[in-house]
Amino acid sequence: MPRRKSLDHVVVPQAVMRRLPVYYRYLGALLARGTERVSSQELSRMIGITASQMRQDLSYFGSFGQQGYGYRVRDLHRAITEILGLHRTYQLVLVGVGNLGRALVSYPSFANRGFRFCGLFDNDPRLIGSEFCGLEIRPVDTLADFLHQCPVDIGVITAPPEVAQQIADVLVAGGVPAIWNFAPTSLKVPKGVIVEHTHISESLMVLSFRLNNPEEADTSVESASNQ
Amino acid sequence: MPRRKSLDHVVVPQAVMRRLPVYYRYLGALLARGTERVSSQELSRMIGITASQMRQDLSYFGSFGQQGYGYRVRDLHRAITEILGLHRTYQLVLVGVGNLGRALVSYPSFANRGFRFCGLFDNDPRLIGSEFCGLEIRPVDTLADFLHQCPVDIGVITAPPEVAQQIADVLVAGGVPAIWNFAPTSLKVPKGVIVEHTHISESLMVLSFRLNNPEEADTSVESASNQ
DNA sequence: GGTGGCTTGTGATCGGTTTAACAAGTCACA
DNA sequence: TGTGACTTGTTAAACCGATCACAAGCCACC
Repeated sequence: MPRRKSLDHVVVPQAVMRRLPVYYRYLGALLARGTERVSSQELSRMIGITASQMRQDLSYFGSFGQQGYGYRVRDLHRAITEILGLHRTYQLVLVGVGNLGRALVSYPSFANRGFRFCGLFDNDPRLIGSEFCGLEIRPVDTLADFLHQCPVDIGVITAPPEVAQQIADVLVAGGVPAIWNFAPTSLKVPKGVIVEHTHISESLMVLSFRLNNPEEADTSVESASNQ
Repeated sequence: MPRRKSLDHVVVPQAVMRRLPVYYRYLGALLARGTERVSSQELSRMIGITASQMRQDLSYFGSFGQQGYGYRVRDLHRAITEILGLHRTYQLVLVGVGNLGRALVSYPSFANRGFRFCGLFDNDPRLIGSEFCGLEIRPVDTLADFLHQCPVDIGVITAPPEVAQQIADVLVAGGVPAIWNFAPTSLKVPKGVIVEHTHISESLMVLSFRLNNPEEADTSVESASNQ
């Protein structure tokens, strides 16, 4: 009988949080394959971590398995879906409709999982007024107004670093509680506003470092985070 | 007198490695601003870590500062450039010329830092034969041949997850020592081949989790990693 | 040249994350 | 129904990374 903990006043370690999407991904694959049950040993071996770690991670959120049986794939998948907040929908705006911005807007699995883009912004006159994926591209200086009329959950910044802070300020002033930042720069935001950086170029630099510093340790590295 | 350690048989912790690009970025900004010297206190405060951590991180690679003075921005920048391997050039191939692939190929700061795309591959007949950024888009089934004629340092996978493993196999067989993977799937590669995952969608899921689980802890989180 | 203030590099300590171990509970099958 | 093999959730131990604290050394100014 899967039982979810309350989570209030329980601090989830960063390291655990970063692994949740990995569990979600592998469980999704098992689900698609029609697998009904899985043990912590099987799943953790697929992922490449220890069974102990997986069980301990899950224990932050509740009890989802049965001794001697393991986990029902469907139940655990659903549980993690809810833990991650993927059972609800989110309104997104994106600022900076370059190649990266277009990649994100047109990425099908975002829409499938409830991430709905409701506004695209740019300051390139050649783009403004045109459509992409059924959305009009609007001038950046109308962003503040837009936010007043349409509440937004997540602001995505795929603009050049020089203007990233400025955009973040407008998003914050407009009441956007979370920012997904792809600009290679840090953002200063008031306490309480959530910022998730995805610095693609840093990932390439790590690759370059690893190419030049042969480790004897294992080679595969998943993306995770902390500051 | 900046002094670089040998690095052989010194294991650099993942966490340290992930911070190197951050140091590099901030030092670059200082350099561009014309700042000559910086103390660990100043720099770490900008970044949002402790001065102790920064000094300890640097100590894995050598001694780059001077007591009572701090660090010469230019020297430290150059040192980290070399540690990261950004002083040399790399040949890249990219497989999957969608929006994300185009974003990477056209990103100017990659070319500026020595990352040279020398081959683009796709299996969409509408793309094959056309040009992007001065490079012909070739059919994926010519990738193996291409790798025999042109040695490649990094293979970039921006293709759908269903074909990612297949592409990785061809890259590995072709002697490519490192793979930069954007497909939302894990890759099985022989020991010794370097794989750096950049799972964009996982980053969004973490954001969604954080939106639904208000932490009292600090809010800004940089991208880093481990597996 | 001497003195004071400042800053580095590093050993010691602290805290958090990962691994190990086990009691309790479930299923399958005789 | 009883037994054995299996698996969870959790407590304890080991490990690793972050912070602290300080001796050693440098610069600037008197």
